[in-house]
Amino acid sequence: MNSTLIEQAESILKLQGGRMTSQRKLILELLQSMPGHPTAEEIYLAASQYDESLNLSTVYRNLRWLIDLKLVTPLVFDDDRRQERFDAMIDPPQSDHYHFRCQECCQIFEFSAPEVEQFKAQFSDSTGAVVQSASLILYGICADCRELK
Amino acid sequence: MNSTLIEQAESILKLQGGRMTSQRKLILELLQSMPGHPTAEEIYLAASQYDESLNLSTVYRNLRWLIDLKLVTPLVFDDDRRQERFDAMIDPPQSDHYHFRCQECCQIFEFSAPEVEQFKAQFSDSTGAVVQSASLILYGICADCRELK
DNA sequence: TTCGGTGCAAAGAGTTTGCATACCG
DNA sequence: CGGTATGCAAACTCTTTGCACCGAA
Repeated sequence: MNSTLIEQAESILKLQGGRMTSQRKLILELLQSMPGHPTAEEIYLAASQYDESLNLSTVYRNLRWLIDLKLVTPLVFDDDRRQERFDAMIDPPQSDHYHFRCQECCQIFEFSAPEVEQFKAQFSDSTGAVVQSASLILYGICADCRELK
Repeated sequence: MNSTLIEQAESILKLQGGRMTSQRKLILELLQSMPGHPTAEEIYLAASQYDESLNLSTVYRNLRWLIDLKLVTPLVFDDDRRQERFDAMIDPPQSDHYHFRCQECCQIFEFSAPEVEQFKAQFSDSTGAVVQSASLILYGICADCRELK
C-alpha cells in the first residue's frame, strides 16, 4: 500500500489486460497531484499544458474507467448541479471520508467521521438493509469566511 | 401547519406577489401526491395526463421557483448522473430527513437521523464553521432485495 | 388592463459515442 | 502485428432562455 494511482492502475492493467498510455499516465498524475476535486474540464485544461493534443473525451473515458476500478469517485455538490467532480481514492482500502462545502468561498474540505461508520452499521441492523457506501456532504460557511463578516 | 403545498405556495404568493395558475396548481398537487422523488420529466409526464398543453419548461421554471421558496429540495443520486430529482418539503419547518437508495431496485427510502443533527453541531464546534444543511445518502441493498438472493 | 406566467423553439452545458487512426505490448 | 485506446466530430441528455402571447388579479 501507499502506492500511487499510476502504480495501482498498472497492477490492475497487468491483471485485467489493457495498456498504459501516455494520456493515462498524465491523467493519473494530475488526479494525484491536483488539490480539491477537479472537474473533467479542469483536469483536461491542466493536462493540456503537458500534452496539447489530448482530447476531452479521452479524459472522460479514463475517468469512467477509473470509477469502474474504484480508483476515483464521482461527486456532485449542490451548486454545480451540471458538473461532476472527481475524487481520487489515494491509497485505498477505503479511508472513507466526507465533505464540507463552504457556500461562500466554494472550497471543499474533507473530513473523516467514525460516527458515520457507526451509523451505517446501526442503520443496517435496524432496517435489514446492506449499506455499501455513504455520501455525507455538509454545506455552510467555513471558519475563515465566517470571520470576514 | 400541516398545510398542503398549494396552501403554502398561495400564502407566499399573497405575501410576495405572483399568481396561482392552473399549471402551478397541477405541479404542486403532483409534487404532493407522487411517491418517491420524481424527475422533472416524470412530473411533466404525470401532469400531461391532466393538461396536455403543459410544457416541460414550465415544469422546470416552477421547480426552480419552489426551490427558491424552500418548498422543494433538489437531489442528485449517484446513478442517474444527469437527472435531478425533486423532494417536496411537505409541511415544514424542516423535518430534516436523509436518503437510502437501493442499488438493486433503485427505490429511495427516507429516514430521519437525530445523530446527524448532533454531528452537525459537533462539527461546527470543532471546526468553527457554520453548518447550514447536510445531505446524507446511503447506498446499498434494501431488506427486500436482499432476501430475494 | 396589467404584467407575471406560459408555450414554443432554439440555445447551452456537460457528457457520450462511432469511426478511422495511432501506438502499446 | 493485433487489438486497445485515442482524436475528432457529431450526437445526446438535461436544463435554460428569449420572445410573443395569454390570462389571473
